[in-house]
Amino acid sequence: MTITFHNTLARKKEAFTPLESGKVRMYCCGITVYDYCHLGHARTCLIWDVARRYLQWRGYDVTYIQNFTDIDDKILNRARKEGITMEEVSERFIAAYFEDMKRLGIGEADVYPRATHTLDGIKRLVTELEEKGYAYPSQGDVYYQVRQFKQYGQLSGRKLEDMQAGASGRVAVESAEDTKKKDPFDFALWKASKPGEPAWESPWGSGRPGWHIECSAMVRDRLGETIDIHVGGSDLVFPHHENEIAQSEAVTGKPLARYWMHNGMVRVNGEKMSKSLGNFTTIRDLLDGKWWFPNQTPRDKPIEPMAIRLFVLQAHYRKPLDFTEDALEAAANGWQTLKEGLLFGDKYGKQLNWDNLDILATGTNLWAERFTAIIDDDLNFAGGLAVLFEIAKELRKEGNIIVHEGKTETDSLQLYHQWRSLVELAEVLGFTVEPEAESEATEGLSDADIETLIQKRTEARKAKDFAESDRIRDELSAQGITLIDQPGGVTKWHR
RNA sequence: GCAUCGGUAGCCAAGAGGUUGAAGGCGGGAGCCUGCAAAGCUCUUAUUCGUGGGUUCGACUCCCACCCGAUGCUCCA
Repeated sequence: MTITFHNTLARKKEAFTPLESGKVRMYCCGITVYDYCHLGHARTCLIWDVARRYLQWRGYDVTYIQNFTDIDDKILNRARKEGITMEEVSERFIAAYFEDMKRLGIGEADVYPRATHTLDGIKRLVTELEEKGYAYPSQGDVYYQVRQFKQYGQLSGRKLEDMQAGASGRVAVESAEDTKKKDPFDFALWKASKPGEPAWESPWGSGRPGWHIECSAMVRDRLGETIDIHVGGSDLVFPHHENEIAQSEAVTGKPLARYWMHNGMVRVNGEKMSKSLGNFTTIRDLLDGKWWFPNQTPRDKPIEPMAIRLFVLQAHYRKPLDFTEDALEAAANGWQTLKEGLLFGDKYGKQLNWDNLDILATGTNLWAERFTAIIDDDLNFAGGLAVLFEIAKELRKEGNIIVHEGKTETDSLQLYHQWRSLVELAEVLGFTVEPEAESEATEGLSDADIETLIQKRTEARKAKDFAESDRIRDELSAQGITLIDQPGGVTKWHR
């Protein structure tokens, strides 16, 4: 079976073959650390982490790298405002990043390079670009000469002439930077530092790297000249990734990445969720229940991490995803279904005598086969989830039958394999559940207390004293106990 | 304006030239059970895939035009 990916570069799906058999080198453009992460960042991190998990599950040895941009005007602005250093700002938000991602159950990358740790590689790259005639210094800055790189625009599908025509209306105001450029399309590889700004020594004077160059340098340092998969948000296609290609390929003469993949944006009220629009909801606010929509009163509704995962994974990664309360609620409810399926073994395994089962290695797993075939096709996680739901729903039903009837007719071994399949496949997508979470300690009423109350209620019902019987039912229900009145006056219960 | 990606049931959302029953989730409805509920269980919820043309024996799926939306062309996941 072949895995296919939609390659932004080719603008179509292509069969995936890694450069080196069995190994995948993958780079994800990370975040600029000047604020807390929002749902949009979560989507990107989640999707590509799951992509990596999936490739691992499919047998690949994956090296996954994600960077932190820790040199940037926005970080600098924040540092100035707070009267601290740029480093202090970035350290704080890197720490916050790890906290948030951990809470969401997103796995860690193998390495998290930072711009500040990559200066040698950056300077080397700029020097080489200069030597090869792709870069020129100008008043302490160094610029990339876009017109030198004839393939410029290949990733984003644009031509310089078109851009010029389109931009002519709005680029009326020339910034100071523009006067240093030979051509408006040129972009900075290195910027001279202004007084009081963090700066690094370089052959071009003291300064700091431009934004795009760090990724080129990190990829080269950590993964080599050509990697398998380069991913990021679709808003990075141009100019960021286009410029990365121009920088790296001008030097190496080799493709920077064989597959470029981009995830769609999260939207709010039809607009992209973004820092600059101010319509973002941070991950921690969502998890802590302190979130709201623009012009609305704040919610006090913590969202479970796994519900966020479901919300994200139910949409195809390339499509935009609307952030609405309804969608979030649907995901939260959907997660309950999945969760009940995942807990099936913990709740009923004993009763089904699984400990004494003669468990043989299963041959073909039809669910896993379907799951794989679906996701192999350009990471169709939503399609894969449908398989999970089918299994989870059946298990939930079996669980309910056991609770209501005390037993099930379904074969115990079959249920075991079904449950194992669900757990395994769910794990590939990062869905996990803690069994402890469900076993609410026997605080409050003891089983005996409950039985006594139910007995009282049964008597009241016999006497047609429904006011009293309903009162007892309400009392128990307030304790989280559900009564099941069955034919023949039998009442079962469960917490 | 140019480029790119979309428009599938009440909502979210897969899929894809041939019968495919157009997945799945959420929500809703009906029945069974119950004193009534709840919890369950069963059944049900798009003759149709933005609009209009075309290609084809056949299109939701391919092509063209149009309408609508998003993103990028400035920092952005």
